[in-house]
Formats: sequence, structure tokens, C-alpha cells
Amino acid sequence: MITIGELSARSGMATSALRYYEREGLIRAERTGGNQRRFPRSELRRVAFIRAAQNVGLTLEEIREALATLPDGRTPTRADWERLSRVWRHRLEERIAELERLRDKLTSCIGCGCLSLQRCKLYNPGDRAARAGAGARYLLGDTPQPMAAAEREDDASIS
Amino acid sequence: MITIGELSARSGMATSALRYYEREGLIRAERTGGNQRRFPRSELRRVAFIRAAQNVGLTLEEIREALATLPDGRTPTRADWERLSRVWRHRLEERIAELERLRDKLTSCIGCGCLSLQRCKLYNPGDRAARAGAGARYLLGDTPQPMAAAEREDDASIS
DNA sequence: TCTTGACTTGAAGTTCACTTCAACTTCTAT
DNA sequence: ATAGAAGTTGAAGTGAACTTCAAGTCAAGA
Repeated sequence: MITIGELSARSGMATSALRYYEREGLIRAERTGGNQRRFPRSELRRVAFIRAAQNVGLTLEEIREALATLPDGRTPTRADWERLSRVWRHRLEERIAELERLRDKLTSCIGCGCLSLQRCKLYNPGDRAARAGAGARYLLGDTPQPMAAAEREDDASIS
Repeated sequence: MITIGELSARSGMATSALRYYEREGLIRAERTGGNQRRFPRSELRRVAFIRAAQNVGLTLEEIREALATLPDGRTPTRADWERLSRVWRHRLEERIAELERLRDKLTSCIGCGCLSLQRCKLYNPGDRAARAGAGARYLLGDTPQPMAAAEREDDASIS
């Protein structure tokens, strides 16, 4: 059993983050008589798992769900890791493909300059989920509405 | 001159977002005697520009700066668009490359399962900026500290 | 003229993943 | 026994990009 300070030093996460993870049910601790946390060493691997998953772009909510697929909240084994990391790679590849599509659109738009609300490929509201620094809003499907057909009478084209 | 409702309908942005953009100095409106906003039609193109830039992953702050390079806060012309969109494509390409590096690391890690705090490539704190749904914190260089050398005595490896 | 829909404001709320703070308690080493 | 480091809590703050709300005002058609 290790203290929160030790877990923090060994994992590189701030103690405040570890307390937050515990509140959120991502890691687990027992308590001393004086109410201090004592973590099993196995939680070290859970923290490593959480952090690797974050690097791949998962939210804590998704990570919690992934961990919940492990029986009894056990620490991930090699088999668990293999199963889950395959899913993650798939997600990463989708995201890369998405950004590549966006890049290609941008490339084809550079000489154009129209910024047409109807015709510009870059303007597509469906693409907003691709934003790099996106607020969670856009990852959760709260996309803005496209322009109604009745309103296409004028547009923002330059030429 | 169009009302905020019209600008909203034609651009697909919520009126609340347009008011926010005005407060933030991204778009401009005149006022009627009764204090209602009236937007020049050219603001339609500014909104299109803002939205395209957001799709590429720029923050509103960066977009404001880009717009500020235009004399007199004028609406972007084709030449402006060409200049700025080249920069954006470059940024997109960097981001794609970053995600590809991450994918390659994950691929090489799938069979490994170690989740070693020292050796796992996925665990590298420097990569956290690559998070897809990153909070602004990570895009601003506030990265967690790597593990101190003195603390490497044990680790989270499975095997 | 009157109703109704569109508009106004400032303040507060939202999300995520935390951090910071204050006020206090516990643990460890001497 | 005691100093001081490390731990505890709940509440509030952070940042981006907005949205929602309340309480009103304005504008356009019948």
C-alpha cells in the first residue's frame, strides 16, 4: 500500500488529480484509521492505463467505461490492454482520416477564396467535430444546423 | 443591412454565438434607433471565414488575430484567404503528423501490454497535447512533470 | 392600435479535467 | 512530546466557446 504522495511521485500525476480520479471512480483507495488514502500498488497500473488512454484522446468518461468492462474493477491485464488498445487505434485512424479529408478540402479551397455558405467544402457544419481544441460540446453531437433551403438566396462569396 | 436573426439563419450560427462574436470583436454591427443590431451583408463572409477557420482547428483568439491582419477590419478578400489558408494547411499537416506518430506508438504497444511508466511510449507526458478533446490547458504548454529519476524503483509493468 | 415575434442586456450556467484555497488533521522523525 | 511534512475536506476557480435565463424593449403585419 502506498500513500497518495507516493502514487503521485511514481505516476507523475498531481495528487489533486488522483483525488479527482478517486471521486470519479477511476481508481480506488482504502483508508487508514486517520482517514488517509492508501492505494494498492496495482493502482499504479490503472493510472498508467488512464494516462495512456488520455493520450489517445479518450475522455475520462470513456476511460471509466473501458475500465468498467473489467470484472470486479480489476486492474487491466495484458489481454485487456490488447483488446482496448485495438479499439483505440481504430478511433485514432478515423480521426486521422477525418483531418486528412479536411486538409484536402482546404487545399482545394486555397485558390478559390469563395467562402460560399453553400458551396464551400470547408464550411460544412458536420466537420466541426474535427476541431482540434474542441469543447466537449462538439464531440457529443451538438452540431449547429445547416442553412435552410429557403435561405440560400444570397451568400458570402467574394467573386 | 440584416438583423441578427437573418445573419443567424444565413450563416447557421446561433444568435447567441453572433452576439458573443460581436462582444469579442470578431464581427461588427451598427445599431438602429431602438438599439437593435444591423449587420452589413459583408459580415456574412466574416462569419463564414470564422467558421472555416474553426473547422481547421483555430481558436477564436487566433481567428481574431488573423482578422486583425486585415486593414481597417475589412472583410477577408480572396488574397487574404489564400495567405491565411496556407498557414492553416500547414498547421493541419502538423497535427496529422502528430496523430500518426501517436498511432504508430500505439500500434507498437498493442502486443506489449506493459504500460510501463518508464518505457511505455504511450505514457510520455509530452504527448498529452495530442489529446483530441483536449482542454485548453494542454494546448498552452501546461504539461505534467515526468517521473523523477529517483522514483523509478518500481513501475506498473504487467510482465 | 395591437399583438406577436424578434430583439436587448447582464449574469449565470455548461463541459471537461482538473487546480487552488482555507482550515484543519494525521503521520513520522527526532 | 512535538515540529513539520503530508494528508483531509468542500467550495470555488480555470479556460474556451458558447447557451440559457429573466426581465424587459422594439418592429412589423393585420
